[in-house]
Amino acid sequence: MAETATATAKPNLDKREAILAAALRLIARFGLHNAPMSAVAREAGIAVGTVYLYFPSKEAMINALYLHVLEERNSFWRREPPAATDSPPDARAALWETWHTLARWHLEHEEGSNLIAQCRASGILSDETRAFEQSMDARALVLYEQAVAEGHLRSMPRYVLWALLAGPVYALVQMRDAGETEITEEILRETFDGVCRALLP
Amino acid sequence: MAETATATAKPNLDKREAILAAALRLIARFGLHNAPMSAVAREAGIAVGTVYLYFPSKEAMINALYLHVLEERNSFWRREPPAATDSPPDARAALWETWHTLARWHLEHEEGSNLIAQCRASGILSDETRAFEQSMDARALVLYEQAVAEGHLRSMPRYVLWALLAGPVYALVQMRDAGETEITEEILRETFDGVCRALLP
DNA sequence: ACGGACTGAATGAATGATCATTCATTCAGC
DNA sequence: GCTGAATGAATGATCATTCATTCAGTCCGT
Repeated sequence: MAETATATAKPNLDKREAILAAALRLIARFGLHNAPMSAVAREAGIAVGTVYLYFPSKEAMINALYLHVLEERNSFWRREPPAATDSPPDARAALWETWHTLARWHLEHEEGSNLIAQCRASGILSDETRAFEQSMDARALVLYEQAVAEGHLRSMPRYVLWALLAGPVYALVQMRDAGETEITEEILRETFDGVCRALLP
Repeated sequence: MAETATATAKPNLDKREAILAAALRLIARFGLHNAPMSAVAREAGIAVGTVYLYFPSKEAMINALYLHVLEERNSFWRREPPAATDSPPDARAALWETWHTLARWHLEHEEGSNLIAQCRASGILSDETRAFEQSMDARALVLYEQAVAEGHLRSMPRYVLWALLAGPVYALVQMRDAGETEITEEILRETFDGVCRALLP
């Protein structure tokens, strides 16, 4: 028994993706509960048993899905060059890129955004998953320290920064998902205006 | 055995409260799923069948619990007199009362705060519940309009205001629940500083 | 080229648990 | 004895998970 339940490398990689995509769709539509493995398999076009060739359990699948979605968001988020272009180091424009990209992802990827919220609130995430997530955040932290050092951002504890930057995005998405309002570009701009006042020197 | 002299005619009101309290405890600890009705009944010290004398279904119970918790939060929140005390209408101090009270509730009522997040993300809330929640918010809206009229707050769409006011609180609570950090008074003060910049004229 | 083991991915009916919900029955107070 | 709250075993569904079996390739000896 030298094996491990962790990485499932050999079998078709596309199939793993298909399972995760199917699970994401169903969980976003019906909730973490009410998304039975049988339905996930059907949605992915495979048999139930096959899912268990790729993930040792439903819980493990969901944790993997959570990290997968987070990674997608972060790579989408950091595709934008923060201020690479050059001449005028316009702090507000750079912050707009950062913030608007984050907001756009959450608004455009309703399913992924909802999955993140569901996983975080439901206590299904393992310590391992949480630790991995923190290690992902660590990289973003560096950019933040740098921005502060260059005087582009007010100095504050990183948790405060994150709360002021991402908190309003989460709140907007939550209101939209509750059907309370549409999030127009106008609302985004006005919210960003507040975020700027909070974060810029 | 000796019960209260006042005979509560219909089903005991205290029992309803006991059921909601038990459900809150279990759902916060184990998640919306993994909180079976049998466990809720046991935690409340009654039989399973009895729960169904007070709620027609588990879903209805959870919706009722959600509104119950929201009402508790809102009444806690609006117990503080906004600026009644006296002379100088200090906008910042008034905002601090409002914001800090909201933040304190979410930090001190971990179970309730988590329940709100779980319910909102899981799609278990009925249209009726959502509508009722919106009608609760309508009352707070009046205070906001008033504050803007008196020049205590910058003018902005109400969704933007809420995102900038409550979003950072949700984010802080989320980070605390994930075990990433403790939320000290220092962090609260610094976050509030950002919120002020965002909201005050 | 050919056939006949061999391999391991894929299958899905079967299993064993766990739930939400019901209802025949009990029981306390009037 | 009557009323209706309270009970909790029983019911019927729904799941997550398993595993005996299928099947499409691959390899090798001839």
